[in-house]
Amino acid sequence: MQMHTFVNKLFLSLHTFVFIQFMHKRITIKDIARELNVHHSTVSRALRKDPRVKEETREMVLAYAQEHEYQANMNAVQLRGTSNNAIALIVPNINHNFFSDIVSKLTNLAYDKGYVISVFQTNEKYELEKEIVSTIIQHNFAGVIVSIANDTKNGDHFRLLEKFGIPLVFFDRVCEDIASPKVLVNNREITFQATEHLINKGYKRIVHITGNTDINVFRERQKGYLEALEKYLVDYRNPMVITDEFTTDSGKKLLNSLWSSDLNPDAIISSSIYLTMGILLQCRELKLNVPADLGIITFGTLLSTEIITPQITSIEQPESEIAELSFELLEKQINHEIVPDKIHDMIVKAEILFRESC
Amino acid sequence: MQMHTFVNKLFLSLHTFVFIQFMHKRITIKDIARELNVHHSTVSRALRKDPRVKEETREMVLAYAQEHEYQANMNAVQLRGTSNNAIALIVPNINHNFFSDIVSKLTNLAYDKGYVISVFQTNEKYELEKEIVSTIIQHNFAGVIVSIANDTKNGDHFRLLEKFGIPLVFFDRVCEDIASPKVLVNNREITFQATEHLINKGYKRIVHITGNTDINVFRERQKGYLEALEKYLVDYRNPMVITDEFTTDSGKKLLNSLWSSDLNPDAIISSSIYLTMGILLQCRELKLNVPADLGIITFGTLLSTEIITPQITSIEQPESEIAELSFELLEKQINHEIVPDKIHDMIVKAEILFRESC
DNA sequence: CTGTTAGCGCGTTCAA
DNA sequence: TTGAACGCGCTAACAG
Repeated sequence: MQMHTFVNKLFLSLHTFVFIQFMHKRITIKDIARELNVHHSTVSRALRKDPRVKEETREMVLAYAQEHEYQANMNAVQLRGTSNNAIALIVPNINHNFFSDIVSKLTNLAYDKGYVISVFQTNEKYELEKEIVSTIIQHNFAGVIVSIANDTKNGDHFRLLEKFGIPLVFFDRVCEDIASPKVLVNNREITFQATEHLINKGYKRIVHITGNTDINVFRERQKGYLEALEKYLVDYRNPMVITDEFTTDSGKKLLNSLWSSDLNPDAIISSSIYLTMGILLQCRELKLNVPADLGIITFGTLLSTEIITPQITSIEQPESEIAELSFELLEKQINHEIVPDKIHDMIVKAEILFRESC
Repeated sequence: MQMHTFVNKLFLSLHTFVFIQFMHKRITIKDIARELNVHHSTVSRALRKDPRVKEETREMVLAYAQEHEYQANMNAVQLRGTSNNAIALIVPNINHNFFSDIVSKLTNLAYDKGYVISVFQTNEKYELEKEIVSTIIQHNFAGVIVSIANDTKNGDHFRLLEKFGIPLVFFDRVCEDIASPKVLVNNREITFQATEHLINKGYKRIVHITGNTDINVFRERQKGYLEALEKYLVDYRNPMVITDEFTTDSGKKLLNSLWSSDLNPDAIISSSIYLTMGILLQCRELKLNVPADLGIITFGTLLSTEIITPQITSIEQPESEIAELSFELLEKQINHEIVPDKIHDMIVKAEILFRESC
């Protein structure tokens, strides 16, 4: 009996192209069973090391499977409902340092535990985020870890996940009205401290540049900033909200418009390292001295934060810890060790690395 | 008739914990069919807009599906053999700039064409890469785009993909003995030019620091470096191979050992921006002046390359173009528009951005 | 220890 | 235009 059967697929296009493609038929447990004169359920058991199969048989099956490079069809396995080892990770941007670090760490963590991670990028678009969630449901992912898009005000699509019994964990940017575990950064507190630090350093006109305050992250930072100003009775308040993308270019423009306005700031707290880099570049252009003319503290970090002159005082977020907690909270839901709405938020601590920029 | 049936799942552990979980049963085409008094095959046709279904029926089905948030089960769809819209992307590191850029771009490209990208990270480990390929086969991915691990000498696992009829495209770091389309950077040529540039600038003792020369990328760079030295009859040759990870730390150590040796280099071409950043930091430590004491050209880029003083002359690789070509070559294979072994390699051009470091 | 049977959800025959 | 029946590959319940 011939084992390796070839399938010829003939493709005829209208342009009289002819492609002929040879492809091995995928070997299945039935093929193995037929060849070995056992029943395919025996093969299934043998492959899964079910103890109720004779060692001799099992070895025969395993040997055959290995020799013929059998690979299980997970679509069939999962259709049976047994399990799904795929986890979805949704982030606004893969190539932003904060997120790529988390993606990298989560990918490793998950793989070590036998899960596979699919990464989805929303590009900060609500509509895309919705589509992605739909895709995730259709593919029966075992769970979802998400940091929401800037654009996202309505979290109904995440409720859909709940309806389909797919566990969910939020990190960093969250939907507050969804009862799922959340891993949060102490944004309010750390921004308070950063502002306080600037005040203590003698800065009088501190601008806080952050994102859309519909998002918890930016709203909390804004709060911390304002609370510090209040505590120290500083009248100058300038909580700026940037709706542009956080890029070097918008940082440049920002400093320009800030400098040509009558706001006359002497310090900036920036929510994005990319903005900050633009601001710095433009400072050079305008011959502004940092920290003398302008003090700077930035959220986020790049290699550059400590390589450039002056080194930038930065607020570092614990990406590893965020990844670990998020994964742990998800895995526990998958294993039914915790129930989503019984979990209180986990708060991780950011840290200010004091350097030369203020 | 009751539509939303609840399923109680009772989990009893040996430790006398009791978890009770309520979950909606997933709605299927059969559920819809039963509710609407039609056959499930009619529902199937209606949902896929098969013209052979009465408009009235179709609208009824679609309305019901939408109202009850029906989501197809892709495991079943794919088990039928219809198709799979998931593409796997394998990279050594997600959080290295070059790769995260490509991941980001590919994710967008693919999504626009109706594909979903799963990203896998090998951490430069051959064994992990093999496992990942196996996972990919088991999940019936529609195609794979890969840049191989430093560790990978043997490409048999990629041959396995071919056996299972899964299209494959290599980019940047490739397996040369596998007959799949490849998107390559003109590494030899550009390193030749970089070396030439240093020579013309008067540097006499140029060190080339690169990775494992089993990998095409680093071997080609090495060649370009040596060819330039040969052309200009330079006797000083120091093609260094770094087997450590490309990190800032190993860059620091590298410069230290280089400086305390009797090699006495006056210029460096570095294959990694992370190494380069370490080298620069250590230059400051040792009070070395760049470019006077040491000229530097680096592969790769970060925001910092143009923000630090001196700005670094860097070799920029066209990530967007690489992503676009790779995706195009994969999609054409998926659609049987091209046959893998008929495709000649695509070479994209890197570019030297001349700045202040040499 | 092994075989038989049924069914996961879907799409595609073939009939009506 | 719709229904009935089948099977994709696999696992589990039941039987022997």
